[in-house]
Amino acid sequence: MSRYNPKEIEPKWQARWKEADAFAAAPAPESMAGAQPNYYVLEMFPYPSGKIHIGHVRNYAMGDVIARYKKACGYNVLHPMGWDAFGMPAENAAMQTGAHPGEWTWSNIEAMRAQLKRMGLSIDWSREFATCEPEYYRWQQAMFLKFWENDFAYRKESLVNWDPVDQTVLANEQVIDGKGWRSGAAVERRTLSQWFFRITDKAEDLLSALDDGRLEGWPENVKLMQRNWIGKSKGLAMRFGFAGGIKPPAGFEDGIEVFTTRPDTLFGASFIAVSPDHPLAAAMAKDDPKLRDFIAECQKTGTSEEAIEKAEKRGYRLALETGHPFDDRRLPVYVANFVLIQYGTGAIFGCPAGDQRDLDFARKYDLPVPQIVLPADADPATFAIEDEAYVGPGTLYNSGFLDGLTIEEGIAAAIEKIEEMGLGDGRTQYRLRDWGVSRQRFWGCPIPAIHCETCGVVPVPEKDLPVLLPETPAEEFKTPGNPLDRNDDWRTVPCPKCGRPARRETDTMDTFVDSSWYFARFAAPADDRPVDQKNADYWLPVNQYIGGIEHAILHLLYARWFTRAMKACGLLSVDEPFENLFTQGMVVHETYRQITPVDGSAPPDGVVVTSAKSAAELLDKPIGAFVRVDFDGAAVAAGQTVHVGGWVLPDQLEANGPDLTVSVNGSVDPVQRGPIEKMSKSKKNVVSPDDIADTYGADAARWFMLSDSPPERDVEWTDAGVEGAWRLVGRIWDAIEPAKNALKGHDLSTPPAEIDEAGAALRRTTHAAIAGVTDDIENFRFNKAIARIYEFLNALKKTPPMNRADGAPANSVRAEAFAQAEALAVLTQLVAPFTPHLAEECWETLGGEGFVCEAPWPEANAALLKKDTIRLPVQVNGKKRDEIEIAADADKAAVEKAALSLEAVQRHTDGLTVRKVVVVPGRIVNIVAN
RNA sequence: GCGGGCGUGGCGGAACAGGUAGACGCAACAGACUUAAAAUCUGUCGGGAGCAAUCCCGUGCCGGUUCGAGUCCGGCCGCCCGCACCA
Repeated sequence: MSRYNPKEIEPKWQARWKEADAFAAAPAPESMAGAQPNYYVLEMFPYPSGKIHIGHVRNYAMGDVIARYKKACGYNVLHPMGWDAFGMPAENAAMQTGAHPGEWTWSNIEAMRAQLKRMGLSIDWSREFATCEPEYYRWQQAMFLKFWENDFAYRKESLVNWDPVDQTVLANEQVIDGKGWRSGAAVERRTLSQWFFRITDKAEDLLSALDDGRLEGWPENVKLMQRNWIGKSKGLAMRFGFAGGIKPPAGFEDGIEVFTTRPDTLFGASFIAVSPDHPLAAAMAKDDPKLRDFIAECQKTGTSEEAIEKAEKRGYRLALETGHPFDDRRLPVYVANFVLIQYGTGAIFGCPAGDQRDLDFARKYDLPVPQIVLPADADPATFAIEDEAYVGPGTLYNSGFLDGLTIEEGIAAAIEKIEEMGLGDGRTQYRLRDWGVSRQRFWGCPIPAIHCETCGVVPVPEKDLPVLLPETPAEEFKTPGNPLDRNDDWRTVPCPKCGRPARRETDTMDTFVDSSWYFARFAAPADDRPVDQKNADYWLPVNQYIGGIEHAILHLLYARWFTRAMKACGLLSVDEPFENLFTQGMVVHETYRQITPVDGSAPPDGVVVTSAKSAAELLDKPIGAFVRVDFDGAAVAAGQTVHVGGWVLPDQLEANGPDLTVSVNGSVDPVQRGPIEKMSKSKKNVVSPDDIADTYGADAARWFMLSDSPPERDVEWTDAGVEGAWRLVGRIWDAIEPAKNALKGHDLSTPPAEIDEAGAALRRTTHAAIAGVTDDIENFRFNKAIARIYEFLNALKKTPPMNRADGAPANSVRAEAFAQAEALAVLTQLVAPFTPHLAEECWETLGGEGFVCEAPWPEANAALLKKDTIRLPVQVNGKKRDEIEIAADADKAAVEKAALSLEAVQRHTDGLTVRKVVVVPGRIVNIVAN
């Protein structure tokens, strides 16, 4: 017996697959009639951050299992790979290392491609591209122009989220707890002229597709997150006209428009409040310095959970009053810090009895609290709102024509009345806002627009595409901000309309735009347009999309909108890009930080945080810059001193008794263990697949990443686990190797008519394994599929013809040899999607035809799965006491008789009367006695 | 605060649709092989009582439904995720 050597065997098969072009997807056929069915498997393409870590391997191994399985099932499979190559890390690297973002990106791509290829993924590399290639982004620019033409893209002045560290605008989706999703810096508000995609136009369709069956193959939790994000609510938009003879500012003669989902509570209104960002507030502030101060103060307050919790409800009373649509009340008008400009109309009517915030506000400013909803059992004489608003169900009272109605009836009646009065309309409101795509960055897709003083904003003519990023020396990136802004040569162009000097748009597109259509380009590349329609129609939607849950909202929502926009432009025929979605868990690992300086010299002073810089930014400093670790230093206030050490790679660690240390430049420094987190380059808690592959091979790494844990769950990397996977590789090889050429002379599609009991038993085991593994792969239960393969392998050893003393298959008895050949072939095929190199080597050894990756997936023979006798557990009063072995088709009476005759049953019913015998066919027998 | 999910051995996790709890793997322990180690193979492996056959307890906690509950229902405790001043 020879030991299995992945270091030789894995590259050998990779070379043979390449030579045979085994994973090239066939293009769309002329006619679909009688054509081979097709299947598009896609894992979210990686950002080329530097190196692949084992977390990537898990992700791509999952897709590869599906791709290889579907190929074996006879599909024309498309399984491509590419690079989400624009983005800020490249610019940050340029800032730190002085390398050009492009150089940095391309060298990362080279490295990562080589690493991925080593994993033996069944990828059609001929379709590879990076989003930073002009061949890709020029078509993105072309689509941008189309979107602009069709009013899907537009420009507006808007209040934006400004990241002071990255010096760029962030989409709402990129602001987490009031901080930039990447930099972690507190986000500021600024007004800028920005490009937007009109995604709110499709809000209703994006929402209804979640529920009408178009996304049946998506996980419920993702759909729920998107539903909440789109945030549909129905209500009433109505105007409150001014009263009292005070002249409102110009443009507000018609009053203030508010939005409410509870028009039934109109009789409970006691004030009107507008957002500090509302135009009315701005207009009134012109002659009111105090109001200006108030507004400025409101805009400073963060939007984090903490800030909101602490923020007191505050208002500034304007010298304005409105009337009330249903009676002669006057309502004071406030600018209030809790009213959001982004939602509804940026103005509300306050109903303190029915809303906690309004109540807090009313109590503070001593405003009336008219009660309007009476709970079912409450007495109208004594029911009183004190410090808690009543938001539950009940009957309307003190509400004029609405008295006695339920809330639902009241809402309908109030809307009808307001519409009749011409004061407003029932309206559906969405939380979703248009997608701001402008980024003040260099390393992105240039927005094809030109600003002309005479003609305004003019599209770059299609013939002038692509708008290429200019050659930019690496030093340029050391200065914060966008080098495009400083590049007058590039910026200055003649206006396409009037020919006078004009300037280019220097914003580039959000990188989420790049990833919103790459799947279509993979499927249908073309030289003269974004996608080739015939191939796009053939391949799309992606049959199986796989990626992290962290993209549940942003990427997946944008891609869904982009697909609709492309369809509207006649580029695609589908609405939904991803038929089935699987969100896989992350690979997590403990983090480690060095405690003392690298050079071992006296610790320098700690670093003082002087501005809005976040701790996160500081933690990225190189090793040696700081002196001590503080894991609780996540939030650092200005002026405070932080002490942090550098992150340490797991493979740099040395065990020093119970402590961990790291040796750098001859000094041995202590290391502190940190929290278990998602593997990431920045925290250095990564395990390289190269090291694993060097020791155990890619197959063992793949196998381990898919075993044990359900794929949707996070897994913690352990070195011990991969050794178990390596043992499995060896065990399979040991089972196959002695059976050289066992397949020769057998046609597995025609089993022998006569087969002895041992052969039949083996075949049952084999076919049960086929059925189980197939079902598990179909349902993304890779951990269970792997457990079943282990069971199969364990069972093979115990099943008679396989465990002959001489260890060699007996070819003397034809039927027996057939059963063995079948078992070994099936074993090879079942492991093939997981450990493809091992499987090819086994297949060749067994004497199989061609590649195992091209052999048709085995089919379970249902007839073989039927058992003649079954074992039934027998319970007495719900406790298992024994088992019976009985004919599978035995009737209830026979089962009952056999059960009652058991010695254990008699012992446990001794002295009792049997009241009832429950026989569940094929399942269980329960004897009830007392 | 709102919405969703989860809680099973030392660990990762199985248990189809209410029917044998702990499959499979990891770790651990014992044994075989070896001069020895590694590798490999065999066995044990939830807790307790017993020489044993066997019995009792056990799926976060309390209660319920059922012949039968990890699974269903009610109430609690804990953890995780998403959203969040959304009118």
